[in-house]
Amino acid sequence: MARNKVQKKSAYHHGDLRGQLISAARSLIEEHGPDGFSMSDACRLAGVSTAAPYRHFASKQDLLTEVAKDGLQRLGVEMEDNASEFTRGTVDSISAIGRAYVNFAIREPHTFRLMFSTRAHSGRIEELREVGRGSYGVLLREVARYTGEADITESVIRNAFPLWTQVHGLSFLAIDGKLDVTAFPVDIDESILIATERLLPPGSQAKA
Amino acid sequence: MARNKVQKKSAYHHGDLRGQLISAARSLIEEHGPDGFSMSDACRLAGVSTAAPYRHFASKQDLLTEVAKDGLQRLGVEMEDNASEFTRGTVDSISAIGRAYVNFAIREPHTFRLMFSTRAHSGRIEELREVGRGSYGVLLREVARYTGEADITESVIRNAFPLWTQVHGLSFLAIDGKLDVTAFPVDIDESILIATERLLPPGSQAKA
DNA sequence: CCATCAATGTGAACAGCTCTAACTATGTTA
DNA sequence: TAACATAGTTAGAGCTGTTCACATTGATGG
Repeated sequence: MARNKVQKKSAYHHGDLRGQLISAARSLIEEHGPDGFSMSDACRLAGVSTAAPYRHFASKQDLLTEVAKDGLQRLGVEMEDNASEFTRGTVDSISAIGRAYVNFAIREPHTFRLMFSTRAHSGRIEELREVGRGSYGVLLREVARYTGEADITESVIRNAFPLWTQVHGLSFLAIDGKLDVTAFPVDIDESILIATERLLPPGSQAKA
Repeated sequence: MARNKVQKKSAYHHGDLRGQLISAARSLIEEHGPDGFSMSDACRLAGVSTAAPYRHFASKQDLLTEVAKDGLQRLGVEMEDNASEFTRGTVDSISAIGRAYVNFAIREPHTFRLMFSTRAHSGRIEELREVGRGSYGVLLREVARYTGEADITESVIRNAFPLWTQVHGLSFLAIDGKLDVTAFPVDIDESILIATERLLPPGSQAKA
C-alpha cells in the first residue's frame, strides 16, 4: 500500500510527478518506440492514476514535446562538449560535433526522431525551434572560428548548413539500418571526417 | 443500400478491396500523417466494415508496410526518370536524382518518413530493404557512369553514399521545416548542386 | 490554531481504436 | 447442384487518451 519510493510527504501528493513522467516517457520511448509508448504505461511506471498527468500536461503530445525539447538541449551540450576536446575552429573540432550528433541519434533513436518530427508537436513548434537554434549555434560558431569570422554571417551559414545536412542524413540512415545495404558497410566516423573535409571551404582557416 | 461505386457484381464481394485500402491509406496518411491514420477511417473510406481488411492484411502495420514499399518503388522510378533528362554520368544527371529524391519527400512527406522508419515494419524489413536497394541502384549506376566504372565496385559505393546521405538529410530537414531556421533560407536545388560537386571525386569522368 | 483555497491526486466513464471469433453471403468448380 | 474457398458481416474484448466530478493535501491569512 505504502509507496516504496524515497520518503514521501503524503504518498498522495507525489512530489515531482511532472519530472517523473518526463523521465518515464523518455525510457519507455527508447524501449518501445514513440508509438509503443502509452500514457497509461507512464502512469503505471510512476504509480499514479491515468488522469493524473493531465494536471501537468495538456495532452500526450504535450508530454512528448517536453521530451523532445529536453533531447534538443542535451544534444547541444554534447556537441559543445565534444568540440571542446579539440583545437577550436578546426576540421577536427567540427567533425567532433558531427560525431556527437550521430552518436546521440544512435544512442537515443526514438527521442532523436521525436526531436525532429515537427508534425508531432503542432502548436509548440516555435518553442522547439528556439531550443533547436540554440544547439545549431554550436556548429555555427565552430564554423565561424574555422573561417575566421567574428559573427554568424551569411557565409558562415552557407558553409555550415551542408554539414548539418550531412550528419542529419547520416543519423537517419544509421538508425534506420541503412549503413550496410551494400556489401561495403559504412564507417561512421570516417564518413563524417571525409564529408567535413569536402564540404568545408578548402584550406584551413580560409575566408570562404 | 446499393453501393454507389462502379457497378459491382454483388456489392458484397468488393472487387479490389486490397488495392482500394492501400490507396485509401496513402491519401489518408498524406492528409493526416501516419499517426492520424486509422484502419477504421480507411474502412469508412472504402465502404466496408472494420473487420474486412484483416482478410487482406495481417495488421495495420502490414498495410503501412505495403504503402512504404509502393513509395520506395515510385521513388526509384522518379529518380531514373529525372536522370534520363540529362547527359548520363554527369554532375547534372546525378544532382537530378538528388532533386527527385528531395521532391518526393516534400510532395509526400508522411509516406517518405514511413518508407524509412524501419521500426514500423518489423518482420518485413528485409522485403523493404530489397525494394530500397532497387532504387538505390539508380544512383549507384549513375555514379559508376560518372567515374567510368563498368560495375558497382567498392569505390563507386564509397563515392555514392555521401550523396545519398546528403539528399536524405536535406529531405528530412525540408519536411521538418528546418530550411529557414536562420535568416538565410536554403535553396534546395542550389544546395544539391553544390553538395554534389563537392562530394563527388574531383574532375569530370575521374577514376576516383 | 483553524478555515479556506489552490494544487494535485482519484475513480468512473466515454468514445474510438485494433484485432478476433463466429457467422453469412458469394463465386467457382466437380 | 453440392461443396468449398473466398471475402464479406456483426458483436465484442481489451486497449487507448481524455474528461468529469470528487477527494486529499500544503500553504496562507485571520
